Amino acid sequence: MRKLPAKLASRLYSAAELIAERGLDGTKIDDIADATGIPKATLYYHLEGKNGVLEFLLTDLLEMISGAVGLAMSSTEDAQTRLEAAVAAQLGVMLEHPFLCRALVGDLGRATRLPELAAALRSAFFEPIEQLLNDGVADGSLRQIEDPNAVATSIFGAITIAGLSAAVDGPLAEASMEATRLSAAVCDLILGGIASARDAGATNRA
Amino acid sequence: MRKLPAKLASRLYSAAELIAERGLDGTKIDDIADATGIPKATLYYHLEGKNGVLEFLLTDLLEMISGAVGLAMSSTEDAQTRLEAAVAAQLGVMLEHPFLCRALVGDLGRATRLPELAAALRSAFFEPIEQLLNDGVADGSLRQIEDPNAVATSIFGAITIAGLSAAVDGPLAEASMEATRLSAAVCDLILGGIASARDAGATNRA
DNA sequence: TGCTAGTTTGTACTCGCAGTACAACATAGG
DNA sequence: CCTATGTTGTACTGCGAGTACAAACTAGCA
Repeated sequence: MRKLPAKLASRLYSAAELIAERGLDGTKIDDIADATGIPKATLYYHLEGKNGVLEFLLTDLLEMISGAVGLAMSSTEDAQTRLEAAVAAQLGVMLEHPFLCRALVGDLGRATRLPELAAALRSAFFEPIEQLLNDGVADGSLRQIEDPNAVATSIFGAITIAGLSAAVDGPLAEASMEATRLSAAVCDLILGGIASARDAGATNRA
Repeated sequence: MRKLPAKLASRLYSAAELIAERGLDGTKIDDIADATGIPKATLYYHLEGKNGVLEFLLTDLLEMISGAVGLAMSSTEDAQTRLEAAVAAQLGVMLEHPFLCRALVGDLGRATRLPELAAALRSAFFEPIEQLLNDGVADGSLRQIEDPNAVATSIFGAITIAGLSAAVDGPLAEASMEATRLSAAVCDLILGGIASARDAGATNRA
């Protein structure tokens, strides 16, 4: 089952749009068969039913993301710079694949109930950020945080929801340009915060 | 159909746990009937099937959230202070109702495809933040942002994902304490950012 | 006390669709 | 040319959502 032939794999992507639009429930196996041109029997030969289709698509997306993010993080710059690169990388992939993103968010529940996917989700999105936060404190480019875990989660949320919402709001003409714009905004927020300069430093109350 | 008797409404909440755990698909109408003690025929008399159950539960959650947030925002403090209050309010409600939150995120796709819910989602989560960002610039407690819309989305993501992930990681013994802790961390991030002091102000590269 | 309207519930049904079984056919590599 | 493995059509099973409906219960009201 594990080695889906490339020909089929590529055709499967046409299913993402359907799933993004109607959700996995609203999508019949026969619809997927029609849209991809892959006969139902063949689908079942390779994949474990509907969930298998979703799992395949999302695994792919998550691999693209964690690949791109991993690459962005591997430079020798300081952690802050690498964080910016990682944000841009994640948003770049997300905006290049809006349908996959929408499928992911739409069936997030199912996705997290597929055990392998839950782990992939963590390692694609969350762990890199946690890592960079640590690095940043070590190399002095990021400040020490009181509750690193909660903050990492929030950053993860900020990036991911920004990307998802852009993906949902409509497939863009210029994905990469949009990604740059978005990642600038996100970095602006998570690095600088939004307090006015006059209040800077006032945020460490209880 | 609109006026579900209070007795039934209260019993319906037992269904949230099921839906949170298994997703709406994994939950049979008969399961819901068993768990709530409401016979299937009665469920169908008042609600439009399974989606109706989800819609009812989530509408309720969103009303609680937008109520609490609205209240928190209505003080006469400056926008930054009100933002902190709003964050705390949202996280407070979320952590008080972890099962509803999990049901919401798990079936987010279906939720956003229920038109009334999509609007409620926006008004519960997103619009208040947008509002506060504007107010903050006006009263000087928050700084001017280049891309307010994207930043508002990111903030929304930071808060919401922090809350959801806390709700998913396990129902807490002490919801309100956890909410306070979380909201401190989130505010720390979105107000102050994570750049080290020495880099402050360096975030406005284009 | 009846009359009417709305509600509650059990039972028995339909029907759409996921998933399965299987047989016929294709392909290839040894 | 034979065996492995993949490909596909067709016909089937079974589960569970949603429906139909009738019998009972409740309550206001004359």
